[in-house]
Amino acid sequence: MPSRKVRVRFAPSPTGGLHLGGMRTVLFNYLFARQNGGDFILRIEDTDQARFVEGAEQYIIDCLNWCGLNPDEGPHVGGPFAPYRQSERKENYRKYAEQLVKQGNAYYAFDTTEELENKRKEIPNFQYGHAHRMEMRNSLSLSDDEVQSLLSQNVPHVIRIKVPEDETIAFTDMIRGAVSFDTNLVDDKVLLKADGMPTYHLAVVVDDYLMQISHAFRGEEWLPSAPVHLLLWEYLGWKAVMPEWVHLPLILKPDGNGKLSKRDGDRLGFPVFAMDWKDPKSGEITKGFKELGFLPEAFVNMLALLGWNDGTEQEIFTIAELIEKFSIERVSKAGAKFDFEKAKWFNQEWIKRKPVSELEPFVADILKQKGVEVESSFLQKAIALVKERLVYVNDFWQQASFFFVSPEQYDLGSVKPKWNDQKTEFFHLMGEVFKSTASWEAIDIELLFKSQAETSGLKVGELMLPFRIMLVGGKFGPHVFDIAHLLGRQETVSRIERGLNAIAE
RNA sequence: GGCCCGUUCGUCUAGGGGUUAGGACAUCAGAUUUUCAUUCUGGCAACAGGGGUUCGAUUCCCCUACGGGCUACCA
Repeated sequence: MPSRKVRVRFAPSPTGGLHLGGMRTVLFNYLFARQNGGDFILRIEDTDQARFVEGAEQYIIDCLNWCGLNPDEGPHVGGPFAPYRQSERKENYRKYAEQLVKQGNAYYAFDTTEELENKRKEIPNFQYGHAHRMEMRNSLSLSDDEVQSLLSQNVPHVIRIKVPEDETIAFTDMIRGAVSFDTNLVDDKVLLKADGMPTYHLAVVVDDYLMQISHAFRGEEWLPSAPVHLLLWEYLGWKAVMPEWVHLPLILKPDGNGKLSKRDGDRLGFPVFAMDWKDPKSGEITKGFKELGFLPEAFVNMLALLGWNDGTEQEIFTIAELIEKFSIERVSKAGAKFDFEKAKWFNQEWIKRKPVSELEPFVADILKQKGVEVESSFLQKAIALVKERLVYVNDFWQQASFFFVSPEQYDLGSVKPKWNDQKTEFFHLMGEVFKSTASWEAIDIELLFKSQAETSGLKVGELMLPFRIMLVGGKFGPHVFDIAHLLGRQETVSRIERGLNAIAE
């Protein structure tokens, strides 16, 4: 049990679609916060003006909302630590950066981009650090007068951290355990950019402090810059309230190697983003799990099991169970290759388990798009009949459209070769019988069908498929008699007639 | 290249000094379903390699290999 109030944050930069890795970070943050009665904060890290993308922030909020992982504080809901956009907190950062300069833990650097580039070309493995910083143009190498004059002339400059020599920075990561770095190999990262904006390094530390973050969850790709952050927490005098570090394993490409990216999804044919993302510049739409037909419960469940398990053989978890059972200690250290087949399985399982009434809104949405109006009771019966065969909610139309619209095309190829007049006569007769029969229960329809086949001297087996094709159009769908039952007497008879005509042509 | 992190079936993983190394997805075979899907049964399939430590290592330690991440005035 954490000893202080749990406050966690998800801190994305609004640069585009929200991918699986990001969503999983959201989930773990959320689960941990809920489990410990803590707060979950959304903080937008929009310090890079060049990469800012219009609409990306709202999109992130929408994705969180779709999954039911809503933050307690954030730019859209406010909170006691507002503002929650770093671009709106710009003034904070300069203050702390200047403080570090005064303390001697940071310095002004006036090197231009070209100068840095040249230096990097000149010296292999160049690092702006203890070994080379005196060769550069900064407040360490220049005289005070020079620095003052450059500053007063408003010469563009950055503030860099002064990483100490010959120290070992060690800390404990809740997933990885003891991690340590030699400061001689850490470079003097830029803290405040020439445009006055902080870099990620300064901004996370300052805001995590100001927002009283207790546990910092982030991807493993941040591990190498952790020593810079540790140093900052120390120099700013906040070490006592530094959050616990939780570096999450990466989600990898299913084939080959490397971090999963949007490109992999495009290439391999599966979504990587939670929801459809439309690039405002190119207008290009990248498919999301939601629009493909994933249930949010399934998506969340799948995400949770990507790098975590509860140690039992249970794989299907509700959000409530996840909140109860999640533990950082059980998150695995190694990166996980994303397996879309398994993701589909989760969705299928959730569709099967979800009661018809809860599935109805999703399906009603699909019907609305198709311009079909039906009564709820009818729709529910249709859902009950096909839900076991859906992988995506969106499969519903393909699997059940015949309940609402009579087939336009018939799979005649599987009927015609074995067709004969006897069968035509049988179905004519069958239609008559159906018109006058008392009961329209599936079981009675079946009994009727079979006895009629017998009196006509035909094998039931040879009539089932034609009957199905007349009702459905093809070789798919639930049991024929269940279909006939739901379709109703009249519709069944008229479909037989229509089917007969199609076969006759 | 340097630094950091990692390594159990094809994939996600459980396990942990002595186990027939378990499950799930995928795959294969069979049963059921007079369509398909579902369901059921069964099969295939893993401790990266080498040194230690130990009576005994997949498990602990070291090395190597391999994989990944980082190495920007991007996050």
